[in-house]
Amino acid sequence: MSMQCCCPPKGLAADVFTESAAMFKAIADPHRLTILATLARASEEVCVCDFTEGLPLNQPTVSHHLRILREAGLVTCERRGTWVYYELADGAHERLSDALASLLKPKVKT
Amino acid sequence: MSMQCCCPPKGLAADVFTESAAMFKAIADPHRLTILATLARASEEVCVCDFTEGLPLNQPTVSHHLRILREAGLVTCERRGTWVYYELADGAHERLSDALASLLKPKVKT
DNA sequence: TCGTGGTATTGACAACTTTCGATATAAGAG
DNA sequence: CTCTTATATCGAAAGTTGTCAATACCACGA
Repeated sequence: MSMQCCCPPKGLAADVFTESAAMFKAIADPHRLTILATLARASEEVCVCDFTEGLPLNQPTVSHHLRILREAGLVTCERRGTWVYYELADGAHERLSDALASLLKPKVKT
Repeated sequence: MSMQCCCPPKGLAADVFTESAAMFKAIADPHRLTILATLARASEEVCVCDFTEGLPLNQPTVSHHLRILREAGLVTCERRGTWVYYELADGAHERLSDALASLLKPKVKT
């Protein structure tokens, strides 16, 4: 007699998560993680040329990755003369871990 | 006279981050985030048919997303009769936020 | 054993990503 | 203004990903 499906369906619209997904997508690449880690460890802002030297990528590609991080709001940049310096955006870590928490934490254990 | 480049190069091999990047890649999709959030909010394990009903995807696609989460070690599954039940892997949240922290935290503020 | 229904895998295709060379823009030096 | 150097953008090639239809697999019930 056709047992009904196991449990009642939950709602949970996917587009609630589009924003978080975009942010995670921005960090879902080894080179971009390297860039972020470098920025996090740096005591000063880091100039683009350091990345083009430090990464096995050439300059347009580095620029592309920096743009993705910029558009995700995870880094900021400032032009100083000919050079452009990048640093970790304020609250970058917080925004990421908040996104994680709001996804995974709500399992309230009373 | 050709000023040297702005600052000394840092090391920081990219493949240190390949593993973290893979994990973040697994969560870098709205539908997979929806799955994770559902699991996190569920008091019990959730059966696949719930996802196929709840998501605007059809069954093979859901299965594909579940596989990616499984292979990233973020969910586990158990077959019970005809149904397969998924739940959040132990320490899923911890592994993700640890990866975040080891990336972004080392900026020690003395 | 056969049929049925839930889940996984396969194969194909469109869309998106990563990467690079070529080129454009921006800014200081002369 | 012109040259040079640092960074960004463009356009194309190669690889990866999300999706689905078709099909295979698995477990139960008759």
